[in-house]
Amino acid sequence: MSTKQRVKAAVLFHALSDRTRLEILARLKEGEQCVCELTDALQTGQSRLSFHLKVLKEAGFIRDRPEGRWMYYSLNREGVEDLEDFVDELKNAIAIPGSSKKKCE
Amino acid sequence: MSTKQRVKAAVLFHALSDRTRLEILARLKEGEQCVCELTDALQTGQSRLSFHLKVLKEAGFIRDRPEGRWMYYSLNREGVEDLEDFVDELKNAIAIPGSSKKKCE
DNA sequence: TTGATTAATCAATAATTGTTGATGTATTGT
DNA sequence: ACAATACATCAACAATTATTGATTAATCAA
Repeated sequence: MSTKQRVKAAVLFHALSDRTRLEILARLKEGEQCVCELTDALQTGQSRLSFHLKVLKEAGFIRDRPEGRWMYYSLNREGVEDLEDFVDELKNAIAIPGSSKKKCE
Repeated sequence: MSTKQRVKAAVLFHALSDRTRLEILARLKEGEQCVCELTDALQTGQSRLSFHLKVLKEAGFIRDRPEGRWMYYSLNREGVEDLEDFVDELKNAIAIPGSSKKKCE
């Protein structure tokens, strides 16, 4: 893995290194939501939420879709795939024997 | 996922959110190494390295083994497994269709 | 025992991140 | 046009993290 890739990975992980952002992602699992719904759910200030949404978006974990005066956010598969790649690499490096608990349905 | 679990996940991700720490992990994939070998390889100060090793250790990604005046570090499977769990969850949440590129050998 | 080596820890500082409240820009309903 | 709503952005500040150099403790070799 190159230095450049590592910097990219660090950005991904940084985006996930915060309680609030993880909660945002958890909410978005339920489906697309606008900022006001999230502010409501997380009981927090709007600018604070906006900040965290930006971090997640820049890392590629979420995407936004403007509609009227609302901005809808949803999970973005690409970010998660990138993350997965890195974790796979780490996992293989460590060669976990009993780790075939993957759902290979 | 509970708040407590999220805090734990945030710690894991934070440990991986740094270029230097990712490079340390990359080095350790080659196998156990003492601090002096890492300082040498990464061309950096000893106390700086010590700091990052501590972060990785506390997150559970690496373990240490003292031997004489050396301290050997190596990858620790548990940390990686915890990480994997979270990423799996996120992955499933997003329900990536073409993501059956898992090695189900 | 002395001196060298390895690595953790600490204190001071620097750098990065996160929070808050205010302001600005669209958009919508009246 | 006006007021209200949704949201981003900004500036000031607070909090957390990282870096550096110095100190300390332990181990080893002479």
